[in-house]
Amino acid sequence: MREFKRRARVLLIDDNADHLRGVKELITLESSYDVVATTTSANIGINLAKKYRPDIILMDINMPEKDGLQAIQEIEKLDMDIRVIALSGYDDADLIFRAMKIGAKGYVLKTMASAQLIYAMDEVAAGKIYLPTALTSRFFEYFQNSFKEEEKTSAEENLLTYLTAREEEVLDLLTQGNNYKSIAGKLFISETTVKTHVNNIFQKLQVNDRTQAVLYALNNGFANRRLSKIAV
Amino acid sequence: MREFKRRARVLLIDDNADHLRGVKELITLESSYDVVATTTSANIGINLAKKYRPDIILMDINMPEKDGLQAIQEIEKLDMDIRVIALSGYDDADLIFRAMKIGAKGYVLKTMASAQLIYAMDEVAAGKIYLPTALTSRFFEYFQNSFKEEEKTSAEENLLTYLTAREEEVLDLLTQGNNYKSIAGKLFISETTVKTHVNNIFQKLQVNDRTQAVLYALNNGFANRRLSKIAV
DNA sequence: TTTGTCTTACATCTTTAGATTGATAAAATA
DNA sequence: TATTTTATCAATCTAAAGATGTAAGACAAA
Repeated sequence: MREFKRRARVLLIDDNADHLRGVKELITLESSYDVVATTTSANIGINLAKKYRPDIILMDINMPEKDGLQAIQEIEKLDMDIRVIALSGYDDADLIFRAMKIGAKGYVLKTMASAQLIYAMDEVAAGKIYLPTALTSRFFEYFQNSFKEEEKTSAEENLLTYLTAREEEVLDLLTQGNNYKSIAGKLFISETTVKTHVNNIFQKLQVNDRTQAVLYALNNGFANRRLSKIAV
Repeated sequence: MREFKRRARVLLIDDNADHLRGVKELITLESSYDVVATTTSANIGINLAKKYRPDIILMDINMPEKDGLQAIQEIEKLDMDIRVIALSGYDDADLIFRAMKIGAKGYVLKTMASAQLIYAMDEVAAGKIYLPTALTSRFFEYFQNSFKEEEKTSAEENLLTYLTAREEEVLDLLTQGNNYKSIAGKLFISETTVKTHVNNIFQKLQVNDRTQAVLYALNNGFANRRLSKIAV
């Protein structure tokens, strides 16, 4: 958590000029933040971010021209410790999820009380991530749901359960891209034995070749599952 | 959001008998919930859940005997609309993340004020998901970090960018488990042409065979990315 | 003890996969 | 226009993968 020795600097990006003015006034009059720049264009906003290096950006994510989410992503890629708070007119779970996924430090509805916006900025300036309670609940419903669907498909009937311990070892090595010789070497068994195991695996998983076996394994919760991959 | 026409029923599971008594007293005296049963064993707790069908379970997740998280998972699998709130002594980001992932409707620290526990129960009883603000912030740091690491690896240098449009088509079919003949049929080109493309793909991705190519593709953000896969 | 499963192993055979070289026409780019 | 890239196809060859049948020792369960 860093301390701001100076007044924190804020950049406002909102294609609605009226709302932009309103927020600027609010911040100027009722907070201890400095608005260093404002713009109604996401593209210009990204350039302003590079130029002014603000501490916080308030980014409208419901803009027609350029997607606000995409703009957030580009700003995050700059890796300049600029903290973006998403401003949106919608408490849509998918929107909230995507915004938080790509690195937004907060998500505030435009309809919320101005005090809440200031509070969010305070929290974010202090290094925290802020989501209003109601939106947090929405987020988690969406979040948990994405895992529930997964369980269903894998619960139907997971052919992986029919594999023996040794077959699982072999499959694990298959999912790492090993060929017969390599697997034989790592398990200290002969290549023909590996072939036997692999053939048994094919039978049990009802596939025709190793690529299909690997795909089946990865899509049905077999070990080596990597983190995430939740499409934006 | 459902309404409770009767007083909501609560099951308490906590291996610490003292804490168990304390929470029971708190709920009995200072809330409008009925404690239908208590136990210090996760396994017994699961059976009690089936028997009493409580509306809410307060589950200690720091138990030695059986992992509380595992117990939550088993209860969720029952699919009986029993809402579990995780009780923990630690505000560990990983613990919070895992609890919420498997379906906990709330996560409350044992050190928190008793009013906060009652509030969490009220929210959860009302169909919402509740996480204290401080823990929400922790959760999101962890959540966003899991995506950041991903970007790094894929940002280093993604060999997939060197593929031509046609090669991407071929790779896409490879990641679906097709062999040469099948790909040739689907793209209306000869099998030898497919071989040429596949060989070029191997060169560009610096791999030796199709399985490795498929693994590279899946691990580096190539289309077909499925939802989730965040290991518990 | 018998039965069954698991792990190991080999032989044989067929089918894919993969490497290499070469070639042509279209399309994009310099 | 000249050059490079891309997409297409072929022939050839080697290596790897996959199918099938058989079998022995270990071990656990009936």
